Amino acid sequence: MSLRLYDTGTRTVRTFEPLEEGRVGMYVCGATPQAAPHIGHLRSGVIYDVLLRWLRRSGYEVTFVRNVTDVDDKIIAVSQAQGRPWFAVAEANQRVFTRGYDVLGCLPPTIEPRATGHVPEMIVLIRRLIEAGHAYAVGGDVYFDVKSWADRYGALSNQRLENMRSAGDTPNEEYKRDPRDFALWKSVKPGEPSWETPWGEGRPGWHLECSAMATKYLGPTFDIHGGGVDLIFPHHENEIAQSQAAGDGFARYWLHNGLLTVDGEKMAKSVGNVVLLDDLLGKARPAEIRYYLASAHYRSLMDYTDVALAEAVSAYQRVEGFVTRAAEQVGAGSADGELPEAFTAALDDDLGVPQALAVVHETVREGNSALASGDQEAARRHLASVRAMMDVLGLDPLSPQWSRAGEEDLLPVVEALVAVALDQRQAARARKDYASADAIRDQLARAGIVVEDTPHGPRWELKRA
RNA sequence: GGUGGAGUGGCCGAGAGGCGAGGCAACGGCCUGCAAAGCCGUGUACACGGGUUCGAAUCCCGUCUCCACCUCCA
Repeated sequence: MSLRLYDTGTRTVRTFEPLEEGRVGMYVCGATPQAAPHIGHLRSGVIYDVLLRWLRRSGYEVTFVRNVTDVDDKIIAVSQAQGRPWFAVAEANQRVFTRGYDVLGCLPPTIEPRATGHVPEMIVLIRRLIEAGHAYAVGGDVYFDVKSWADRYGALSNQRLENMRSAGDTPNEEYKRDPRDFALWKSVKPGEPSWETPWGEGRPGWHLECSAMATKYLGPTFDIHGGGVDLIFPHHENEIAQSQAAGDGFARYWLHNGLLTVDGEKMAKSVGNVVLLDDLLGKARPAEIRYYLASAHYRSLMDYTDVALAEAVSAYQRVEGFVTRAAEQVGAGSADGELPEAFTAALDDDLGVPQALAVVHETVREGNSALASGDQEAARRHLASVRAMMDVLGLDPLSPQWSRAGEEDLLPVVEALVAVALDQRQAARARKDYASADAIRDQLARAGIVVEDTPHGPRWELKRA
């Protein structure tokens, strides 16, 4: 069995065969840091992080490139509205994006290139396109000549040129040969950042940046290009046009993740329904949020509700509960053990995380049964299996990522105090003074310490209020 | 108008011609001093109307509803 992925380019599930054996080049459209990320951006981050982890676990050496579009119309608009330099807006928001990815346990990209650092590469690409007869400079702008690429333009999005309207993102509509031509380079405007080029001062068009950066780090032809479904047209279509018209092979597999809606509507500032990571952090811990965002299939549309998040929290805690209790009894073991075949098959089938989680839960049930019957060997085996599976998903409860940072120093103190209280309670229970025993338990519960009696004696856990 | 996707049990959410994914919630049972946790059990769900088939949630035709893209968007 090997990995199969749904490729938007062919609209089929294809067996994944990298260009170079054992290596994968993957490019994902990252942030345009005009504002803080919403949970849709973060779902995307988690999705490609799971893919990255699965590729690596499958033995590939992955070069993962996620770009930052650090100059564009909106960033400039925010900058002007707030009276801050454009680069300050981009930098500040970029930090928030990074923090969000980090909080949710997304591994860092191999490189996170910024558009503004790749103007020379863009100039080269523009020159190649002009020389090939697929682009033209006019009035300080440079446009892609869509008609010169008419046969192939629209292949990704399955659109025909005659059904397309005028391209937006156009500085000077009147200069264009065709209304559907899109800007590769935009001439400078007063008060806007600009760079010197053979065609005049200006700044890059959005689509051009990704073509330039992807091929710089991954080569003219590379394996995987990902992004949200909303990027298929025009962004990805234009990336293909630019790169292939210039003679590059470009991406071999196109992956698109479904969007995350809120109350059935796409998240957008204009709709006023943007949900931020901080909104969720009040309702769930980071690992639980990650579980929620990862739990639906990556191509599915997902509708956020507080109830759905709460259900994911319970589901994650079921797994976490088993792992914690099992580790107490048989030792933590490691997270790099063998994966059940059904789990591997699920992920190989176009990253079937929902079915993979079903395998996790089935193993948890078996593990719980083993704990209940005192079968330590089986418990150890199931624990290793669950941890390995959860680790692939970036969700291993015993990973240092999810430990309660900052609480470690106090833990010994708390342990000593709780031990005193539990000794009292056990003594009360021994003399059948259940009123006193329950009073102690209630008092601990109010402090966030939940006590459970097990065949091995009482155990306790800190639960957030 | 063009393109793509979706409607699954109280809820989330997979699957995609026969064998009821999984989770959450609910109810019953076991366990427990009581709880909690856990385990066992309980649900004949696939928008609607036709059709194909021995058999359809899954294929075909039609209808309705919703969403996305075609303007910036993960």
